Amino acid sequence: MELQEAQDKFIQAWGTLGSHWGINRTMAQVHALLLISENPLSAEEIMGTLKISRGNANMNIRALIDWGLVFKELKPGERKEFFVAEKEMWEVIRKIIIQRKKKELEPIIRVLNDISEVNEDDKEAEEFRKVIKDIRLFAQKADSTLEGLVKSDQNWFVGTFLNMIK
Amino acid sequence: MELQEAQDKFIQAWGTLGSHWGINRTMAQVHALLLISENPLSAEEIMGTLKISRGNANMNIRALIDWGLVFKELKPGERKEFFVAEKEMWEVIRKIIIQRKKKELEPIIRVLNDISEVNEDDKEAEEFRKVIKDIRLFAQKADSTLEGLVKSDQNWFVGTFLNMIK
DNA sequence: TTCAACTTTCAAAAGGTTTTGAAAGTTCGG
DNA sequence: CCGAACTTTCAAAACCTTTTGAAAGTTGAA
Repeated sequence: MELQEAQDKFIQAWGTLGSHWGINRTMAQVHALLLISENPLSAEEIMGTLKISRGNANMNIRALIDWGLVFKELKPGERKEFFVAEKEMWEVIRKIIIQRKKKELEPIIRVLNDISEVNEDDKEAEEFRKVIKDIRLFAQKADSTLEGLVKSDQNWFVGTFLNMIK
Repeated sequence: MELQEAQDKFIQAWGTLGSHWGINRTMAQVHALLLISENPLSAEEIMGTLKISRGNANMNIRALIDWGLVFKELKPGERKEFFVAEKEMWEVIRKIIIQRKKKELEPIIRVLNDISEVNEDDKEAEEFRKVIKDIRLFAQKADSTLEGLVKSDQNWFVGTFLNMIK
């Protein structure tokens, strides 16, 4: 396969994956492009390669910087800003886990805690408490596991995963 | 807190969570409603409670059945169909993992395998192969781990998670 | 201070997804 | 068979998210 074709395929696939992961299509494509380019790219170059508007490029680059997946890089003597991606996959995964945990898991845990306070005592309320308690257990387990993952290093992670798959 | 209020909050929260998880808002709300109701509900009752149209209810109930998260239940002497949710949380999680793995992880692994075939040998191609190889490693590890999870039972899962969080 | 180079903003347009509801389809008891 | 009770379908409408691009804002060298 040609390098060019492979690169395009990767950018498309990463975009599709991203959109299933709370990262919008373009944001993921910008990330993919930076991941596979050996040099830092300017906004102009990103716009050109992905055929997106200036505003769109700017917005998504900013978002990637917020997530900690992309860094600004200034070249001496150049006015323009250049961008590089975090290339350590384990770091990429950690950064994504951090964001998703904050945006998804933490809010639902807050709601589950709130609504555990139902104190009627008929059969229906009983059933409700039972379901909520069960969900809460899983949510909290997931929360501590992810918290642990985020704080751990890659070797620990790979090790644990290898154990898990025997 | 009142049972009614708590139930509404749960349905809303589950809907929001679902939409981050490849399950559309209404589909997740139908699932939430069935999760917390002690009796099987008819399409009519679901439409009424969630204030959604007949078509919408039908579509999302079908989708939940496809995912294995909801079952049809026929009451003797009744023409209508009734629905119950899978209430075992561990099963719910397994079913979701199965669907998402199929729709997200497997396609990207296919692409990664394809594009590993780049055989140019300049610096740029080298960088490309390096990034792809690294991502592929993680993707495959995630795939086997999830495969293991799906095949395992709840105790194994809870045990492993407890180990992971020390 | 000025100006050109660059970045950011944001309202409007485009594009995508979900919902509606009426019509068509199915099923079963009589 | 028939008709009532129910389910499914699908085109159009509503809604939501993303993208555009022009204008406003910022920055730094001279």
